[in-house]
Amino acid sequence: MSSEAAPAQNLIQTPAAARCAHDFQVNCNNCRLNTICLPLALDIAQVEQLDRIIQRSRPLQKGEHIYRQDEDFQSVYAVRSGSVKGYSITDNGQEQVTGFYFPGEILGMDGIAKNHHASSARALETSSICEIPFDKLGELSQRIPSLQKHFFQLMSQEIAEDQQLLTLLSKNTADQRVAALLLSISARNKRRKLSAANFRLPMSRTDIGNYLGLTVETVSRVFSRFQKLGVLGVDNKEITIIDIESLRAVADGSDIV
Amino acid sequence: MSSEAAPAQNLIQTPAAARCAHDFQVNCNNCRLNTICLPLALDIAQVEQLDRIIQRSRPLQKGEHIYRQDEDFQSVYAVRSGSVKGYSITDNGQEQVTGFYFPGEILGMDGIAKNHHASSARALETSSICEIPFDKLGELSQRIPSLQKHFFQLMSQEIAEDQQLLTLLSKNTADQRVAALLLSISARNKRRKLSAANFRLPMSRTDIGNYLGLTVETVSRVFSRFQKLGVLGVDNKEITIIDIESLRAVADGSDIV
DNA sequence: CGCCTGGTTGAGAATCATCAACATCTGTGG
DNA sequence: CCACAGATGTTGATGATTCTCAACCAGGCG
Repeated sequence: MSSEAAPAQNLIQTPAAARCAHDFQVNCNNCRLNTICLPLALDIAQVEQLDRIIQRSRPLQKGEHIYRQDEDFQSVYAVRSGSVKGYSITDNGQEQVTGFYFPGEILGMDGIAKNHHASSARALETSSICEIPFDKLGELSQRIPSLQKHFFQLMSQEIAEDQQLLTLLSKNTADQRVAALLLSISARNKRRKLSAANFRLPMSRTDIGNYLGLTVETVSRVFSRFQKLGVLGVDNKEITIIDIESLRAVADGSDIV
Repeated sequence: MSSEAAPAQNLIQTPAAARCAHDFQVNCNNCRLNTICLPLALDIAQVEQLDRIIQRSRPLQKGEHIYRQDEDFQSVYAVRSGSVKGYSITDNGQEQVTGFYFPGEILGMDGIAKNHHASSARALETSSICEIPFDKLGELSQRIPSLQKHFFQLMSQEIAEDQQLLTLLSKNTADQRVAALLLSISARNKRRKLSAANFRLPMSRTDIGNYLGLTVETVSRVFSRFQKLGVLGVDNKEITIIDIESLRAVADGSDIV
């Protein structure tokens, strides 16, 4: 483990607004994600309590693991900056990407059941991660009903989202799958007050294909086709959604274009 | 011979062993599923408390709904006898089967997040269902830490299983998907001390295909092929796993047969 | 008895995977 | 700062698995 080669030097106290996104000294009350992340349902005093159990470490470099499949489960994690890929390795050694996580989103909840992680997670780019020890979160939930409820809701949401994804993989064409992923990322950007039309994909085409159950080549072709149709601007990982209505039409299958 | 599919006439009080599987007067402490269902982590006094919040109604007939998509979310449900299909209807009106539920299994957890059900659930055959009001379960979990933990685990398990299913749909051939489903049902039967080799599928071929992202025709062909290869005995819905090792080999992709 | 739903089987078509060649980007070291 | 190598992405040609369309069969119920 090499020490900080990362741009996280300014550890001095500064106003929240001026902080670097990767600053790991931030706390929940001044984190700009606290309206979409775990603190969502809590009052200031409660956030204070939550804050005390959260562990923040130096930012992770691209490719570094947050946790690995089969490791003992200790904590769930919140993304504060950057992005994360969740994936698992099947019995016969193939990788399956199970999700992408952006700031304000929680990962690692699939490890609770068996007390060891059912999947691995690694940073797609330089990322700051909040570690939330699960036994402490459980204790805190005993005392703060709204926290328990909110965490139930977060897990439920993951279930509902996975089931939507099932539908996507089970019923939809390559075009629909790619369109749906782009719309999902766009919506999540919007939630974080970022551009819904213009963003950089942190993951590779391979990861996208893996996640969507397609080959790299197919993903690449879909991007090219969407660009040719004037629906998308594609410059490598830089994406512009030019015609979001058409993209929605494609995703819905009202595929007239 | 599945005793669970039998009609539910004798509602009189009888020793637990002699009870009809659909008897809805049973309580958690004498339910023979209490080692795999929600009470799993509780002592007798705690089960007593859990039991008091659970609502049992008359058995449902085949086709009756337990809850419907978009309805207000009030409760999660445990299957006590019979079997249940979970499904959702997409924007463009297609049905997607999201899961099958057998005795001892919990459904409805996808409704917690948004406070209304993200999917529908209906009985595949005559079934008894325990209704567990979620607000009361939440309160109880505040007082019984092991219940909170167990419920977190149940939700986590659902997440992990959905992610496995993602892999199945994303990477596997028709043969592998069907094999995996049969092995899953076999294992769940075994957990309930029923035959792992011999069982009746409660769902239609259409439902199987829908769940696995295949057409009815493909499912039918796979069943026929497996039968021809001597891996399976298929008599309509009555299934015999003749060569479970080969079936595992198929499911794993070490597909030499 | 015959209808209707559910299941099976067959032939042809389509989408996406595979294989292969080439292009572009990244980052590392000279 | 440039050059180069490996990784990543694009495009094309071919082929396989699965879908689609269609006919037929079986069983349950009025």
